[in-house]
Amino acid sequence: MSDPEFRDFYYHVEATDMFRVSPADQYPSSYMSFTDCLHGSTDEYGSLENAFGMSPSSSKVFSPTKKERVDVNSGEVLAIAPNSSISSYSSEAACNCEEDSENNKNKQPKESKAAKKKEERKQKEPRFAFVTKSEVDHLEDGYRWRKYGQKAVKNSPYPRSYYRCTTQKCTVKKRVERNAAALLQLSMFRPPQLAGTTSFPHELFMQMAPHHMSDPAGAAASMFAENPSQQHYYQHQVSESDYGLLQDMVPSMFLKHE
DNA sequence: CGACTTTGACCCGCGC
DNA sequence: GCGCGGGTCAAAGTCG
Repeated sequence: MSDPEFRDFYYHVEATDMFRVSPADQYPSSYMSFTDCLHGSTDEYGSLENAFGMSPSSSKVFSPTKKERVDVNSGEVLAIAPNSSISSYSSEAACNCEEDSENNKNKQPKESKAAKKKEERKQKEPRFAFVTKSEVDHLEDGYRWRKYGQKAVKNSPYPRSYYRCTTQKCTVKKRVERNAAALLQLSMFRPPQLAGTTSFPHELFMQMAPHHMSDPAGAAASMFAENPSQQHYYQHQVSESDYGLLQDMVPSMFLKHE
């Protein structure tokens, strides 16, 4: 199980304003990469794509939560529970809302603080999650991250780390956890032609299913496209018990092994 | 000394 | 109502 060659991480990035897509810059070439998403309207950060490209190998999947599923073929999010995180909200709310609310936290009386927090939870930030394989714990992605928490994860020997971007005006957060189960599955099932070549989720999807080229982005893009001023949450976590879901998401050819 | 990590405590939502 | 788990806070420690 413990193959030192690979470590699986969930890079679960929660973006706020960085994910906003204005009508003008909607998926110019039919899809939007993670980098595009993250870098959104700003140029001041380094290239995530380059940074990730440096990792020896990686493969990721787009992913919904337990309550959500992404149809790989259509790119649609399925089975969204009511009040799930796939929700939309105004761009005003999205813009640095987290930072503002955090700044306010300490200044506000307890009652309204609690109320505010409750309100915040209703309006979830858009999220983006993917699985990557990397030999390094800390992928250099052009951002400066500050770790603000670590929790033991149920059914996993590895803790989950919580990071927030320390760049000014950057409210992005990310969760990183290593997944032993997915590690085995993905390293077993990864087709040879993908080994060491995939560096980004959309690339993975393109390689896995060329005829669905627009879908990876599509998955995110179509959601954005519905209403460019709104943000959507797009997340999935693969766990041992979620392997069935992994099968749903990953083309069968990808899962065949021996 | 500032930036960052570590880690226990706390809060909250959710399922039973 | 209670317990559990996830997410965050914040004080203390570490590092350059």
